[in-house]
Amino acid sequence: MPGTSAHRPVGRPREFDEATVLEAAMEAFWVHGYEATSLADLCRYTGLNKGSLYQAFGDKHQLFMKALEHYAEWTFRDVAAVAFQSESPLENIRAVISKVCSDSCEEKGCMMINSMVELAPHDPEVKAVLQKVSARRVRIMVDLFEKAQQAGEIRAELNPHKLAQQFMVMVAGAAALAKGLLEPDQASGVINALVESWT
Amino acid sequence: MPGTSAHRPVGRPREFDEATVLEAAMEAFWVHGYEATSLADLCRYTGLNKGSLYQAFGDKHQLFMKALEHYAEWTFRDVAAVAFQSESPLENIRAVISKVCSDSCEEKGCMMINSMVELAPHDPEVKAVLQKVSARRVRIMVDLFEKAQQAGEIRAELNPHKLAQQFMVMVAGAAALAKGLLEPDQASGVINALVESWT
DNA sequence: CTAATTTATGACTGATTGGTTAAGAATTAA
DNA sequence: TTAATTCTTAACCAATCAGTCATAAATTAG
Repeated sequence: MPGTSAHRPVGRPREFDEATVLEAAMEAFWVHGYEATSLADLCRYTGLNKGSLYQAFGDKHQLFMKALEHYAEWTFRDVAAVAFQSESPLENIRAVISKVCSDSCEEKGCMMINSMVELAPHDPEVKAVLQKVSARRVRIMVDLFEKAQQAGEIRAELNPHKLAQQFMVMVAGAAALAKGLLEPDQASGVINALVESWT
Repeated sequence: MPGTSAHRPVGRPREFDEATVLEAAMEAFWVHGYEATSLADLCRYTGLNKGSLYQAFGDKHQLFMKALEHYAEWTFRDVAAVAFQSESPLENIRAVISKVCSDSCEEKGCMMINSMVELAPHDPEVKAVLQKVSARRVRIMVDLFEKAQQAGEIRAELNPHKLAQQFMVMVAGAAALAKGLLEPDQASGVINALVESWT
């Protein structure tokens, strides 16, 4: 049964692309945070008006959750793409650092850290998503550190889980301080120095 | 001329203690952030009503700045008090870590990191205060690391300014992740491990 | 063509926002 | 006692908030 495909649905067709609009909303929340982003802002960023926004994504909080998950997915793919590209685990780690820093800089910081600080203590949904996403990232880093140890690029006596935890804390700090204290190149410098101390 | 003192000022006397009220406002901003704290919230936390709040502290933003500076002063004193108490610089560093972590935990995080993430990119006043305060903290840490090197407790070949920067980034990360990902004891564990790697 | 269905738009809603102000209360100075 | 001054309180304000809804427009099905 080839071609049982894609009937155009009944009714007036959408005039916007859902993914593009979600990306625009994500940008708004990323730059201004949750509370400081009004529906009017979201309309300006997306080009839609309230009604359409509500019909397509639900209320402000639901839209935010979708934007946050979209951000998490996007940056995760971005990082995963370089995490295993080369033969040398250590080189891959350096590539991850570079990617993470370029994702989190220019004063917008990292949307996950921003959301953690602004919302996690009072918003269980946000907290749960961030915990889930973070666990996935930790797993990648543990894997990477173990591989680096097997390759003799990181000292074998160090505990890879503790290294991953240290790494995550340092990356979080860099994302936070990027918003006013740390220049982009300083951020990667600090994280690289940490990893270098493990070789 | 002894006792040229404290005439009660003309007019109806204040019914509240300014420092106490500032502390209450600080608590509100610390817990909820700037945007999510309404004037109604501030009235509840302080026990004052809008009029009194405005007359005594100016508008919401001015009150926030005073609360932030109060927080910075308070935590600085807290840290400085333990930074040079013992003979051993390394022991003092550990005391600082413990103090910093106990100041920043239980999901409220550190008010300076919270403010940096929420406001610094869009609020030059906040950014300036945070840069000033941070520089003061870095100076203390550099001093402490140099002393530890002179005492042979930290390896002499390490650059104390870079150590201080790493330290600050790690502390910032711990404060951010304390809001949803990191248990209090894990935070100090991670920072202590960093310092331990320098000995 | 008509009916059914979905989307787009902007006016509308009630609540809340930060902020002001006028009137009364409490004090000192003269 | 009276005038000047400061503080307290609550009513008040325009603007904005998130969210809804009725109407019109665009499409498919029959």
